[in-house]
Amino acid sequence: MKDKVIELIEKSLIEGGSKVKTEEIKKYLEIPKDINLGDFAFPCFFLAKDLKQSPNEIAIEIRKNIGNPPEEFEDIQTSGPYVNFFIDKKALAKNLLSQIKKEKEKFGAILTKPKDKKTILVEFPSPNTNKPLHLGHLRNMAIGESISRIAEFNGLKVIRANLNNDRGIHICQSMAAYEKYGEGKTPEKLKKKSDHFVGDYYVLFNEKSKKDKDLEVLSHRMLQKYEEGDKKVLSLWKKMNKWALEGFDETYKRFGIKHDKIYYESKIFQKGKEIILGGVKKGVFEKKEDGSIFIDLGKKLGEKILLRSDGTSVYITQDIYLAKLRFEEYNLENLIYVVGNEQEYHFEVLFKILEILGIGSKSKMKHLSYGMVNLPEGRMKSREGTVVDADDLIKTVQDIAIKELEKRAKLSKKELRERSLAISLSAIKYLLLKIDAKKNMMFNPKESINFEGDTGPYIQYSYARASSILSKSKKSPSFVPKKLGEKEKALVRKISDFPDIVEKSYHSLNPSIIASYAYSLAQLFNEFYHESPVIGSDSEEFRIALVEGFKQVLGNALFLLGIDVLEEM
RNA sequence: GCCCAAGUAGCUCAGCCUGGAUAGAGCGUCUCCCUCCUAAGGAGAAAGUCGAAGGUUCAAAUCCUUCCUUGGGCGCCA
Repeated sequence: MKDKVIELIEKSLIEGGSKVKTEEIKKYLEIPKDINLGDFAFPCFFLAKDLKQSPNEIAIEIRKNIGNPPEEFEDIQTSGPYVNFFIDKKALAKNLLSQIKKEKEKFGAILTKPKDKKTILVEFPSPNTNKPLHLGHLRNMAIGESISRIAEFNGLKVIRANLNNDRGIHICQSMAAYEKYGEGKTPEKLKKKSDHFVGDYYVLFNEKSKKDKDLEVLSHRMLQKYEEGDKKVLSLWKKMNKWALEGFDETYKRFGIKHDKIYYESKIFQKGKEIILGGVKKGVFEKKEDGSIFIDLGKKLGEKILLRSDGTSVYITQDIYLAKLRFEEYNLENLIYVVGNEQEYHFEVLFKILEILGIGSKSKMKHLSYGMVNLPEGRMKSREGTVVDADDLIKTVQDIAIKELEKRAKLSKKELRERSLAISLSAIKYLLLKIDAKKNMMFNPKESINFEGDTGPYIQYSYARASSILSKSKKSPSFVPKKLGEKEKALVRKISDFPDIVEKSYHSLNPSIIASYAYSLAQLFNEFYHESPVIGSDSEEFRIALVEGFKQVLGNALFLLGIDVLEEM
């Protein structure tokens, strides 16, 4: 359609005696914010100098040269320095709705042949096993899952991977506190979710170690003993990790996350030495007098140590190893790390080193850097226990959803539980995804949890309304409208935007584009059904088809966000 | 000190990549609308020197420079 508009403009300009390149017309042609100004608009300012006419005159001239609008157009008008093109929405509706009916849950996807299927790996949320998941992890998971779905939707094979950071001094801190103050308690005895149980000792460590210096010493001794393979320490480590991981699994499941591949830092943290030593032989890394190995990455990135003077690995060493392993194991097209923006420097260095080593080119790797979630009091701090816990948050929001549901209808316990969970997760996921991932965000517990307006439940509600309308109509759908109201036209236009939105979010790995689209689509639908009753109207057949099309597309959008739809609310 | 990001309505955020028509939402505040397909809805009002100053341009929230403010990062930690 856009091409058609460009063609019309080009032709009319040639008639008017001006030669403007197609690309230039394409560059200036825009989609007006206000639908009343058409579906495409062409501003004429840039032609004024060349043609020695005012933009307004040029617009009128172009309009005149086009003559009668071709059949795809309802109208072509000038408005000051703009030429506005109005697409015939009846024809658009007919084509669009039959296409959606045909493609269903595939509508909006970029078509790829199965043989061109490429594999990417998305790593998230890679938690530390010394404390339960918090709101930051939920943001990570919502983003990781959504971009995985967007990639799959567009024909890629996605490996969802997780790397458990299950060793190190922070783990030993929880262990030390448990050893000293745990008195043999267990999650079962306390009836506490097991990762929360572990996290309590991490907080306890930080409280007690302010006065109890022995605790600090104990944690360091434990780390040493762990690395020496001390049986007693290893068994405590195993026990506490199991608690942490079991707790995480429960949260993943509740949140709707499932991994295809799980890595453990404890199994790889000493790997990668050979790669580094190979790099020394190749001459890309250097050795210092004390025996440590490093690389000088220039003024901006500086020097980076890759092996300690005692020959042991540092964090980045294992990351190099793991990246190599993954590229080999899966023949990856892309490797995407969903990790907070505080690690931007780390990944810049990592990717540079991987490229130098020939393991993967920078263009294949991506640090999907997302911003921190802040509270009104400031940053969340696990060690001080001032975090919004993932499980607690879901529970709190679910309780609110239960209250709302009880106001509306009598439901079975099972139905109540399932619906309230779906609603609470949509509220949380949408809240986390609608904000541009790269930006830090504010979470205000008192205000952020809301089911009205620009929220997940609002969008779910529109979907449920569509279902309800469809279930009540006895007519069969027709793609051909007799006539279209303003709201119907706007809705058709919006639905037709979906493939572009998908493409945009796919190329930029940005779910927030889909989130805001889903919201504005739902908004238009609500306006539409308030203005135009479906059942019993003259246009019932067409409106049923429109509602069906809307429902499909909104459902597709919500799927890409990892949000479940509800037929009833 | 150096590097990166952000600063848009009381609050939370879109818009910035690719400069264009009166800067958009939601929450909150104030009005209306349930004999009408679910009011988790709809209609409307008030509310903005787009951090500041320069520059580029016919045109700047958008591009460039400087400055200010706020986060984050600069470990032989992970």
